Amino acid sequence: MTAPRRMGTENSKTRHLLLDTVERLMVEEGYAAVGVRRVAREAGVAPALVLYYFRTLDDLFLATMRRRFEQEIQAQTTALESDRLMKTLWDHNSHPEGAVLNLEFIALANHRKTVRGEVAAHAERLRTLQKEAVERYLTERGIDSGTLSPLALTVLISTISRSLILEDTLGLTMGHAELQALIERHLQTPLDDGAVPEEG
Amino acid sequence: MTAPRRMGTENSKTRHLLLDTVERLMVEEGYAAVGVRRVAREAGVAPALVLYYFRTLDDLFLATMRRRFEQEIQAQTTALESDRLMKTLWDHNSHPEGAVLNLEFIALANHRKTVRGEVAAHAERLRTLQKEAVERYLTERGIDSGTLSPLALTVLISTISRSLILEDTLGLTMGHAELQALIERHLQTPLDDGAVPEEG
DNA sequence: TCAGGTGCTGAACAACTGTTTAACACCGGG
DNA sequence: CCCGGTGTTAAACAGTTGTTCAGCACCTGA
Repeated sequence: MTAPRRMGTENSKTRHLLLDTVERLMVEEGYAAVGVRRVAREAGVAPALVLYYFRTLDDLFLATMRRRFEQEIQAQTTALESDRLMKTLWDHNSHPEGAVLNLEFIALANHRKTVRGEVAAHAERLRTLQKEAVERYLTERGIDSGTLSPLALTVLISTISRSLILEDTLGLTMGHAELQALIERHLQTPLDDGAVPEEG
Repeated sequence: MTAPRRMGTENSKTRHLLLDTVERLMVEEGYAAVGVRRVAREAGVAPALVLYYFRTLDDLFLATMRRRFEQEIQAQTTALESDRLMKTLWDHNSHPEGAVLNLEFIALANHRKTVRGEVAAHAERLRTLQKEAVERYLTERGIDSGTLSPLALTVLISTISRSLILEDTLGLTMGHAELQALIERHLQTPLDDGAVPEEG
């Protein structure tokens, strides 16, 4: 009987610090920058401590995703009650760090098989949640789901907002304003506040 | 005067084989799977030969992108003459390997600074090309660019088709058919042939 | 007081990485 | 015939990686 390896507790402060560090590293430098030693150094702890909280590097990635996904579902279930639902959906994908992190997870899924299913399952769960909100939204406004498919609208808004934000981070903004205007015109709803953040 | 390092010729068969190998590896296992030794093994040559054709690993990535981007521009300039332009644009992003490769390039750009500008510049070049084609297309059909912005339409089609294909590769297809139907209805143009490939 | 759990560490392991160097085999032209 | 160039290689270098292990320091409850 091999004695089971000793491990840190679920709600440790350090554990969360490590997950924060992984998220930051993935956003700033991509998933390839995440390694046991690098994460340890950035968090100011010894490398072995990382493996004390997460048995393997794969476990570290998985834990990062799971925490993130749970937070996302949590945030959505409350946000989707909004009476400006279209804007809420649009904004959800419009946080650069969030969009980049998502991209990294998908790229990760491409070569870590353990990650794949997790990403897909979460995406589907989120989409279902959003679809239901859109359904309620359209029904309240007396729009027949035969006229405008709630599901189609969900996919449209989420894919486009995510794509635009990703292009933004690359420095490519060509046509973004035009497309947003087109969508707003069709939905007859503004998608942002039109407020330009002041400098300084 | 340090004698300049010896290097392979531009049009070598082996050089192209190496680039093919990199593309395949990136699609199948992600950019993190690409390394000097791995590429060499897959191509059936010695590791040092890779560095004979590409001074560094970064050069290898850059060369892979550049060849790919050139091919893409080449293919688009002819394809965009099509009289079923919307379908052409839609199809362009609908090749799974192409979409995945593109994703990997963007993820790469996130942590290899040498790659960043190259990706952005290419994306903008491609978008300009497509926009001009859409402009011609709409003009021919007597649609005023004030009524429907060619640029907006370009961004709409390319971002959505790319997103959908990426989700497909994850196994997430929820809402795809509905969204495609919605777009086809608004454009009054079918976006695929409706042909279901036969089994066996 | 001491037993046991929890947080944390340094050192070591074997395997792997990008890169350089020297040298091999082969070719066509002078 | 041999000279220079081209394709290709094995071996080595120095550094990195994921992972394990034994053991330290501290706290809490008995």
